[in-house]
Amino acid sequence: MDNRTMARLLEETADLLEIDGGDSFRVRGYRRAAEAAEQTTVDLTVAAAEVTRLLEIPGIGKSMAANLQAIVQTGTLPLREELLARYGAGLLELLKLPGMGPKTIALFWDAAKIANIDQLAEALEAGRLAGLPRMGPKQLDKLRKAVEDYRRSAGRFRIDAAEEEAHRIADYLLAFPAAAGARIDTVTPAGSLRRGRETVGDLDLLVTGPACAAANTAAAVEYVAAYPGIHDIIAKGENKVSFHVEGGLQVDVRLLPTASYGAALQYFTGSKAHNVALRQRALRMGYTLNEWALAQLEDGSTVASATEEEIYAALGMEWMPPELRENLGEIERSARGELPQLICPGDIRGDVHMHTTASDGRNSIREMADGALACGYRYIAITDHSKALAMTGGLDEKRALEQIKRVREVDREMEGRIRVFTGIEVDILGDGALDLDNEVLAQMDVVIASVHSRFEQSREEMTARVLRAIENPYVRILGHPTGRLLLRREPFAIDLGAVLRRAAELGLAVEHNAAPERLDLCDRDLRLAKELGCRVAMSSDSHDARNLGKMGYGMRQLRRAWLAPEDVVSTLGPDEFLAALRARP
DNA sequence: GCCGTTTTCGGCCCGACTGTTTTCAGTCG
Repeated sequence: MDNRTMARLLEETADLLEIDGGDSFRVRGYRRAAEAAEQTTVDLTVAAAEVTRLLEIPGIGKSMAANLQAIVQTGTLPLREELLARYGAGLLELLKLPGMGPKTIALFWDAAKIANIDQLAEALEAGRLAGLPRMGPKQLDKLRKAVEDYRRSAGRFRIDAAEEEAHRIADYLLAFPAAAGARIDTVTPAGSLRRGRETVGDLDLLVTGPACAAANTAAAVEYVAAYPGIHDIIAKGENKVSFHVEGGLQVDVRLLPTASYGAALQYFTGSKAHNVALRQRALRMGYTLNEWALAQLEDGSTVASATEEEIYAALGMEWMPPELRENLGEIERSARGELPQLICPGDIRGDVHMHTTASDGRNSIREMADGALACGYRYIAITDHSKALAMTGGLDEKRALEQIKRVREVDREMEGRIRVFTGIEVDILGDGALDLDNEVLAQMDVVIASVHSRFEQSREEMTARVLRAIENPYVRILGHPTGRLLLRREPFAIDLGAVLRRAAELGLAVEHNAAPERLDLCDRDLRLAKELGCRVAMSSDSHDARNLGKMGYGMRQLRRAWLAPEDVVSTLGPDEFLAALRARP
């Protein structure tokens, strides 16, 4: 069983326990453990054989270690089974409805034995919930709408979609008619978008300027609420407007006085776990931290509030990039002045995964080379698909050899302004063989091997398949190693640890595919690659010259994994890049 | 449930907004 599944079981147990009225700190214990299971690079199924290895993970104590062992052995844990037997699984889905929390679910269960969304919808329809405590007409309307919305759309959105929406809203807000000097000066995305997470659940936008001064926000609030892209308004207060845009994304716009901008930016950037740990630290130092300021616990006087730097400094820490703020050790490192040196966008020198009209790309080799030159890269590799991917017009041996010639011609045409390497994204067939003959692969500078088929294989089959593929001496990069498509296709089952270990031994790089629909390897798996000594090649997988240079979202994932320039071969110059990958026979 | 820069027992983050309330509970982030 993979760590994610185990995390889900613990999270579900926490939810059920909370509905059951369990001790809130015990609930928190389960949630913390779920988070730990999700984030750790330790394979919990393996570690479960040895309880001390589990106990080394922060958030896992004796009880949770036993729970994890039970999950490995039985596929579940006793407390979860007990609670499910009492309430059924439908309660967990009820929790996803906005406005439905554990207390309301317990209320409906006690009063009307409501155990799932269908029963809730039916009870609302029949008017059976009117008269219960706190259930006035507005509340019931809200729940009816929540059921409707839930049935219509689903929770998370890709980072690129969220960022585009953020830009649209920011453009609108910055055009606020500045009557009487009441301008809006800045609009800053916070939350998981600022931390660079691969998907976001909702969008936090922080707004400052004279129009946001305290007790003077009415006009700006109305202006926000009039944004043309709004589907429905969830809440509207003095300094906050929450709404859904068409398409379902929830947006929270907060109007902030300049004096507390830093505190708000810190607070709303999160993550929740980072903030909880930071506030605990503040308390130990005699401070209290909220979205308005870091203040003295004694008399409430402000210690720092205007910038994030001041707040972190007052807490005895260095300011840290938002990508690090997940409570994965960054707080302690920062307090010691030992934050890692993170890779930056300007460090990337080349892009070695892209497609042309020879297979499923939109542009010619020359157009890709010109595009990459405009991005400031010093080298690229042209890596079209191989013949097994027939729908893309993948290259067979004959066409692959012709393509090599054309690439070399373009390389000469570029006269050293940019190097254009030959290459291929060769399919890993079902049994781990490669889709092109070794004689052809031997002539390529950059051979990327990727899985594009038979995703449903068992973990054992898939692991053996990929291990066999990377034993081929011409393979230099393992492409999008888990095959996932964000929000569309789960990663395939594979023992990634075994693959990364072998790749490190062989001197292969693993790809971080920076296309926003993939971002594969994910941040946690990139951390694992670093731990196992396996280097990473970041590439755009461009199928269109306009996508060259769009590696920003991928860069965020590398930074979230604490990668430094030396962990990423794409930071090397062209000759060093080839030399860094395993030598061909 | 977990955990230790006072602690192996006794703590455990904080405020805005909403709806239904005469002062607050629940949800959310």
